[in-house]
Amino acid sequence: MEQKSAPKSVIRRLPMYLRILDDLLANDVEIVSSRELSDETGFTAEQIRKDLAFFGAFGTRGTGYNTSFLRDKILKIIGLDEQTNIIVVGAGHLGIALTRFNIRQNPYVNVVAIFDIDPNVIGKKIADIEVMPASKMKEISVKHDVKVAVLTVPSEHAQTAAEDIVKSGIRVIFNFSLSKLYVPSSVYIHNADLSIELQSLIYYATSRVVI
Amino acid sequence: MEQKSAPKSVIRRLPMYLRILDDLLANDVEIVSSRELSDETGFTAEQIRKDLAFFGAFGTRGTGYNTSFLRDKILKIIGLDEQTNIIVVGAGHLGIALTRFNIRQNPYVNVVAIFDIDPNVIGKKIADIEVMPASKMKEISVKHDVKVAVLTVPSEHAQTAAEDIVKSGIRVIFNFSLSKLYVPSSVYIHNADLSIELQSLIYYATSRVVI
DNA sequence: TCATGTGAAGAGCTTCACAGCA
DNA sequence: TGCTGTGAAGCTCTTCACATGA
Repeated sequence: MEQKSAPKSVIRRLPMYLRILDDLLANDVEIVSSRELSDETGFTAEQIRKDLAFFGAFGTRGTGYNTSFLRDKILKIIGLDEQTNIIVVGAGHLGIALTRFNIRQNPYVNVVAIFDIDPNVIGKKIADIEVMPASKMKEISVKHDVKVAVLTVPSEHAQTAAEDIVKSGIRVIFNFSLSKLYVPSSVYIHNADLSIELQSLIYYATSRVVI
Repeated sequence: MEQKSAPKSVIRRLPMYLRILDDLLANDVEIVSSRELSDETGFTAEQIRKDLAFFGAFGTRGTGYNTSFLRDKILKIIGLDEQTNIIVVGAGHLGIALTRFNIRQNPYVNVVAIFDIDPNVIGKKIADIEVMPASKMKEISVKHDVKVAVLTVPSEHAQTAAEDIVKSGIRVIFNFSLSKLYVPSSVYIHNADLSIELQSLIYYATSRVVI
């Protein structure tokens, strides 16, 4: 589509713009300037304009950006213009929290099923989504063309679960488990690493001089 | 301590090195090279050497790094050489998951209390840690010199909870809620933004051409 | 010889300053 | 006039290439 591949940093910011645009649209705000987006996000207005301009000229000089038009463009860029189906693997506290949380917040993402190996959990419903046995993962994933698996099982089951995910044809894993996963190189793993994030936060908590 | 402030990217990687060093130490491996750390982390060996060299010359030429010595140095740099006390605010699924998860994984971090406003939850124990009413937050935080608060309450209570945290003298918040928090500029907020991370993942899930 | 430590070059991203256009 | 879009400058971080020293 575009010449150079989009900078990762831009792709990370686009969903933040999206959230604000959704808010503005809910309040019937039709036009937004890069400065207003800057006030909301904390990024500079120039950076926001550069980010958006990378994909095309979406604004009107002297006026700003049409909120609805810009939102549609960003949705298309990210790939959220058609609803994306995902699965959650692991129906523990984290799996439940992420499921509920995403259903509420994320109109663009649809959790089609939750998988677990515990017979006591299988068959129950979490936010109206059925918990299924891992053996059904492939069938469901193929049927619903699932794009992303959110992995929340305990470390000792993470590798097995990852292999199930790969066998189901899913090529992107959002990994909340602590283990390193061994998967084919065609599978993209994004580690959430909350414990590592917390540790690096502590650097700022202990050594940062507060102004 | 050091001349220039450490690059953020380095601070993000140090805990990853730490995790590997912990593993190596558990297996009585005494020496590790930047190449071995590279194989485990996926970062280049040069980058790892640069990262470490930023804080001093910790290795031995021709040999590598002493595992235990390097671990101690990193602990000191991050500020994990003394155990850091944190609190979890919100005893929902996410709060419970993060509490259990960190207790197991993080020998350097100690959750001293979990806070909630639901009377049905207060008094219960999660992984041996008591759930307390928000009214006790300041007392507990001061007593244990709490450095970080992990915020996992629903959006509608997030701002109130953030204010309680600030009043308790805590200056670093790890925010898992979806709301934007208004706090004094001396307070450092790190947003987990899982839903935004998921959305940017979808960009790679849908547009990435698999090689 | 081998692996660290480091200046220099390079790449990627951000900020600046202003041209361009409603 | 006002706000977008954009080359150029600047900055930060990464990679390269090699000197250094056990």
